Amino acid sequence: MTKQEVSPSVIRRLPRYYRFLGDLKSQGKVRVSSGELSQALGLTASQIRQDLNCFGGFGQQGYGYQVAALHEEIGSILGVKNRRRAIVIGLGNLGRAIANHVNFESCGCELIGLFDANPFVAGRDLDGIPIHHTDTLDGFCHMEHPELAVLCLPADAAIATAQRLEALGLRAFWNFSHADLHLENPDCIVENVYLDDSLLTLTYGLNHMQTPAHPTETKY
Amino acid sequence: MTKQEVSPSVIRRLPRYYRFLGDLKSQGKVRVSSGELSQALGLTASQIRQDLNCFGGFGQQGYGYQVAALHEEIGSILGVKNRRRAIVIGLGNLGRAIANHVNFESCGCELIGLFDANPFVAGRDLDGIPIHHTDTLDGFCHMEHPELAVLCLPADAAIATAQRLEALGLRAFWNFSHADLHLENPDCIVENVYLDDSLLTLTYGLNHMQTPAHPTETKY
DNA sequence: TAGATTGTTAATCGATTAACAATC
DNA sequence: TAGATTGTTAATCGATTAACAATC
Repeated sequence: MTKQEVSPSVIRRLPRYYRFLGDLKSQGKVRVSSGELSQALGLTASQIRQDLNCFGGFGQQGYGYQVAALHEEIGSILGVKNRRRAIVIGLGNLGRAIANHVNFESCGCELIGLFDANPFVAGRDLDGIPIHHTDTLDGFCHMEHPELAVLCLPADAAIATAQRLEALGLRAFWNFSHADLHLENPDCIVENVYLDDSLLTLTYGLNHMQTPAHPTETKY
Repeated sequence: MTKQEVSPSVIRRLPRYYRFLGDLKSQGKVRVSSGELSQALGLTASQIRQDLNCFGGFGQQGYGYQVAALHEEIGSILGVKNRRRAIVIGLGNLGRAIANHVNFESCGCELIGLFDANPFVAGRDLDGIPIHHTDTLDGFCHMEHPELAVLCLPADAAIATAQRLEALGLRAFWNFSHADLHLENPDCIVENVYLDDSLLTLTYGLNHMQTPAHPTETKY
C-alpha cells in the first residue's frame, strides 16, 4: 500500500492535519496551500509537503490542495472509518473519563466492552455499556475478538494484563498506566500516555524559565 | 544553572529515568550502570550517558551511578520538590479524573483551585477542594497567583481561557482540549495531551500492521 | 594492577529546511 | 502567458550511536 515505511514523526502529525482540515472544511474553505497550513499549524510549508508526499501527490501545482479531498485522504490513511473493536480495562476515575470523554468512533474505534477487577464496579454500566468483571476477559475475547485495549490500571496490573491480552490476540495497547510495557510479539503496538511525565515536562519548563511568572522567591 | 539549552528530546526522557530510578531505589538497588538502564528502558547506554551529561557528570568511571543520588539529582532537575500552584479549569469527566488521578504533589505541583463554568458544578467540591465558578477566576488569580493551568475545556473555550489566564500571569498550560493554543508571550509553555490524536496513532498502526491480529477481512 | 564503566569526541543516521524545476 | 504552488532533490541541522581515552 504505502511505498515505504513512514516515520513516526510524520504519522504523529497526521491527526493534526486531519483535525485542522476538518475545521477548514466546516468553515466552507475549498482550497488550501501548504503555506497557509504551515502558518496555522506552526510548521514549515516544506515539511507539510514532504509529509503529504509520503502518501501521494494530493496537491495540484499552482493551486494547492482541495480541502475536502485532502481531509478525506488523510482520514483514510489514519483509518477513521474503521471500527476497530476496543475494550477498556480499569474503570477508576481515569478509565471512566476516557471511556466517556474520548470519541472512539471518530478515531476509527468501537468500544465493545468495559472491565474492572472490583466486584462492586463490575455488573454496573457506564452510559449503557455494561462493565464486566476482569475474570470474564478470556471468554469475552474469544467471543468478541477485540483488537485494542485501553489500560487504565495500576502499573503492575497493567503489565500483567497486557501480557494476558497479548496472548488473547490483542495487538494494540493504549497505556495510561505508569508502566513500561514490553511485549513479546514485535507486531504489538503500544501508545503510552504518561500523564505524570507530561506534567513533569511543564514543571521542568517552569523551573528553567528565563522570566519567572511572579518573581517572588529568588532562585539561585 | 544549566550549561546550555537542553533539547526537548532529552527532557522528555528525564521523567522515565526518574521513575525507573525510584523503582530501583525502592527495590534497594544501590548501583546501576548505563548498560543496565539501557536494557530496562530500551535505549542505548550511549544515549543515557549523553542525556545525563547534559546536566553533569553524575557517574563514576568503572562503577556506574549511585541509584539514590542519581534519582535525587534528576528529581531536582525536574523540580519534583517544588509546589507550583496549579488550577484546573473545566470539571467534566476528564477534568475530574485528572484532578483526582494525577499526583500533582509528586510532580512538583499543588492543586489550589478548581473552576467550572456550569453553575451546577461550581459551588460543589471534589475531594474537599472547592469548585469555583469561572467568573471568579480573575479575582482568584490576583489573590493566589497560580502558575500552571490544566485546561479540560472544549476547544473554543480553551483558547479563550488560555488567553485570559496568560493575561493574568499564568505561564504554563497543560492542555487537554483539542485546540492549538498559540499564545502571545513566547515564555509561556504549553504541553498538549491530545488524546484523540494519540488514539489515532494506534488506529493507524493497526491499519498498517504487517500481520493483522485476526485475519478476517482482506485488505487490498 | 586489571576490569569496568564513565565522560566525551567523532561518525552516523534521520528528520527538517531550502531550493528549484515541473506544471497547473 | 504569467503567477502560484506543488513535488522532489539537495543541503542543513540535530539527535542518536559508536568509539575510545580517562579514570575509578
